[in-house]
Order: sequence, then C-alpha cells, then structure tokens
Amino acid sequence: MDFSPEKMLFEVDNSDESFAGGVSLATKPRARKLTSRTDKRVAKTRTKLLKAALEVFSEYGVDAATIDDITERADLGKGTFYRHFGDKREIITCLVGDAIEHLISSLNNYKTKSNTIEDVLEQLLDVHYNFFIENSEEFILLFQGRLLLKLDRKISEQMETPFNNYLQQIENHISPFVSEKVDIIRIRRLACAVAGFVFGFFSFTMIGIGTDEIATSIKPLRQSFVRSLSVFLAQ
Amino acid sequence: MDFSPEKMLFEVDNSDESFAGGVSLATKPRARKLTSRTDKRVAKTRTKLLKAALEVFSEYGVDAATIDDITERADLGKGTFYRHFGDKREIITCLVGDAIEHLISSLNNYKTKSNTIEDVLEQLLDVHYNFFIENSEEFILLFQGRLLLKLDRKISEQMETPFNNYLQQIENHISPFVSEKVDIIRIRRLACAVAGFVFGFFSFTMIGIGTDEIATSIKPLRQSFVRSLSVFLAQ
DNA sequence: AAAAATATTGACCATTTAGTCATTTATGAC
DNA sequence: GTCATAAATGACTAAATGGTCAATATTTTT
Repeated sequence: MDFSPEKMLFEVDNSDESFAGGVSLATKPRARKLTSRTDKRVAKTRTKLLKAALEVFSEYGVDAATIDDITERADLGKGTFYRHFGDKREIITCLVGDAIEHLISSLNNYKTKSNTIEDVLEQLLDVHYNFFIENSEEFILLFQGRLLLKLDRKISEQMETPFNNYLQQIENHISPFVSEKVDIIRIRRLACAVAGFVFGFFSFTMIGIGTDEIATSIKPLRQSFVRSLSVFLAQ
Repeated sequence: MDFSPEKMLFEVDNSDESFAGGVSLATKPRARKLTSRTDKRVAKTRTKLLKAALEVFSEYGVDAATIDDITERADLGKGTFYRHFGDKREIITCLVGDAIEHLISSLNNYKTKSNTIEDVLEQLLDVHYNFFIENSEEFILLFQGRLLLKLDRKISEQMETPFNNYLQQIENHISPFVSEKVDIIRIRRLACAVAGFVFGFFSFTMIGIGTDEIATSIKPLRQSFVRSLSVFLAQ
C-alpha cells in the first residue's frame, strides 16, 4: 500500500463504506474494499505514532524527544516511523496542524447566538479554556509551536500557515460584531491579544497556582479581560 | 585560580580597587591584587560564554543548541566551557537567573511615584514592554524557560525559584495599592495575568503583526487591560 | 628570568541518535 | 493453501554530541 505522508492527516473510518450507499456499485470490482484490513492497520499504526509523538513531545519537548522515544512509546519498530514520516520535523508539522484544526473546530462548534461583542469574546475565552483543560498535551505542543515560530527555523515555514489560520478564525468570529469602520489591523491585534492572553495566562497560572484552581481564578479575570477588549474595540 | 561556577554570576570590575580606598592597606600583601589579570581573563571568558550561549539559545532553542555551538560562537575551546560550567543545564539556569534578575531590577528602577493601582499597572506593562523590546534574546530565553517549567524536567527545579521571585516582585508592586482585605491569592492571579498577558501578547503579536507596529498597537490595548485589571482588583 | 600555578585548548573517546535495509510478518488475490 | 504484495521490524552504520585530559599558553611568584 502506497501512501504519501501528506495525505491521511486525519484518521477516517471508511470501513462501512461498501454498504453505505449505492456508490460505485459493481463498476469497479477491484476498488470495492475501500478500506481493507491493510488500510486499517496502516491507519492504526499511524495513529499510534501520532499519539505517542504527542505524548513524548509534551513530556520532553519537541527538541529533546527522539525518534526512539516515539517508537518505543508507540511500541513499534523504528523503521515503521520512517515509513510513515520523513523525519521528526514532518510529524511535528502534522501534529501542530491537527491541534490547530482541533482548536479551530472547537471554536466553530460553539454555535450559540451571540448578539454583542462581549458575548463573542466570552465564548472565545470559554472555548480556549475548555480546550486547554481537556487537551493539555496539544496545548503544550502549540505553546512549543509558537516558540519554534519565533525562532525562525526551517520548521517554521509549514507552521506559520496553521497559526495564521487560527488568528484568521478568531478574526472571523469578531468582525461581524464590530462596526465596519474598525480597522482590520485593530481586529488582528485583538486576535493576538486573545490568543496571547489565553496562552500566556494559562502558562503562568499553571505554575503560579494549582491546576484545579484555574477554573475559579480564570472566571473573574476573564470578565475583566472581555470588558477591556470591548473597550479597546469601541475606541 | 580556583572558582566555583555558582559564584561570579555577574561580572564585576574590581581592577581599580587597589587604589580606590585605603581598604586593607599593607596588612595583607598577598591578597592585594584582588582582581589580577588572571581574574579578568577568567571573567572575560565567562562573559563571552554567557553571551554566546544567550545568542545560540535564543536562535536555536535551548534543547537544539549544542555545547559546540556555544564555544564556537564564543571562539573558545570546548574544554573551556566545562571549566566554567558543569553542563548545559547549569549555564541555562545561570542565564535564566540573570535574565529574571535583570527584569526584576528593571521593575525596581521604575521609582516614579504612583498613587493609584492604575498607575502601577501601567508602569508594570511599560517596563515589560521596554524590557522585551530592548532584550529580545532574554525574552526568548525566559519564554523557553517558562516552557521548561511546564514540562517538568530536572532543570525546572532550579528555575522555579527565579520565576516565583519574579511573580513575588510583581505582587510587591501591586499589594501596597490594594485594600488589605483583597485576598493574597487574588493578587497572585493578577501577577500571573500580567506576566501571562505580556509574554503571550508579545509572542503572538510578533508574528501577527510587524515588530515595529507593536509600539503603536500595545498602547491602546494596554490601557484597556489596565482598566479591566483594576476593576478585577476592586471586585 | 626561571619556575610554579592556573587557564585554555582541541584532539580524542564514549555515548547517543538519525536514518537504512535485509529480513520477517501480515494481508490480499487466486 | 499458495503466492504476491506491502507493512513492520530491529540490528546495523554513519554522524553528531557530550565529556575528558594531556599538552599548551598565560599569568604570578620568586
């Protein structure tokens, strides 16, 4: 089975596709089993690698983690890694892309109607809060990703796009609720402020106070922050 | 010349001490030259190592940077590094300690009278802003330090203290201006919020918008943020 | 100026790590 | 069941890195 690492970024379970609809009934007997046992095995292996990599990256840091760390954690042979990914850079890029996609989809799943900019901002912070609590490994990875982006290394190029998409997504949520004469650059600054505040605050809070206290401490601060951002936009 | 790496964290030029005051005139002829040529050479070498390390750490990241990177950048032999520092962990700890100390002293040099909590917060953000603009290498190092602290590795232990000192310092600036019945934990949260906001905002802003635009963008946001934090404390 | 003391050096070795590939194992076609 | 195809394996090599130390250079003492 030949596959390029660029594809299959997300594990898709197509195993029941053969009897799902009448798609491509008897025309192509060869390609009937779209997901064979082999396909599933490959997908499973890949998933194990990604899961293991996310774990070790968040535990040791992307630079300190080795390929052996990943394959041992995944309980797979070393060669298997290189069958799925060209090198460490590639799996990092992949994981960061996934994490950002995950974060963005969390943002978009929050479909409750909001009429004011304050509602929107409250929700944005809420989503971020839940995401970072429930996916702390991805949070730590993204936090590292931001750092890699600051240090301009080769790996940065492929990560700049997802991070910009993320900022763009925040802007999309905000822009319908601000008057049209508000500068586009002002909205971008707001997006940076939201992202920066959330990343930075969580980061500092997690050593400054216990993890379980975050829930109680973020709430009043969040309200203050929302208020200030609203004022900023109204200026 | 025997010296332990723990000492001499800061380069001190005592070369003119022999004719500075009448200290220890003729009583101790042996210890007259307090900083001999050798002392200065050692101090210079150490400084070169620290400078080079700060550079490569901020360029490549602390984990990716090697001892060879440091000694080559410093134009020194590899053995020289190990004469001054036990390993990479030690020089990182040293640099982070220096950077925090530098940041703290920046905070304390701002001795203008502030009567309101808003003044204090404005100044705090101002100091941070200037520090990060003027010492971007140290900022990047501290940013990494925060990450290392999150990933709980051996190196963290020695870095938790300086970071806590830093938070403590922020609290010291704030606490005189808030009523005594404000909870100590609330002030700690505020310190986290200030530090987190500044670190996070700068970090995101630096890719979201150009570096030179930061000056114009931080100002209105800072005002809003200060206002909201004041409200938070008043609650 | 010679000798003692100490800082610096970089070739050297041991260990770790990235990346390869012949072999083994699992799956699909017949 | 047998063969063909492709995935997984882990021992292996080459390269990189950490750390050492006998030799060299510099400074201090006498």
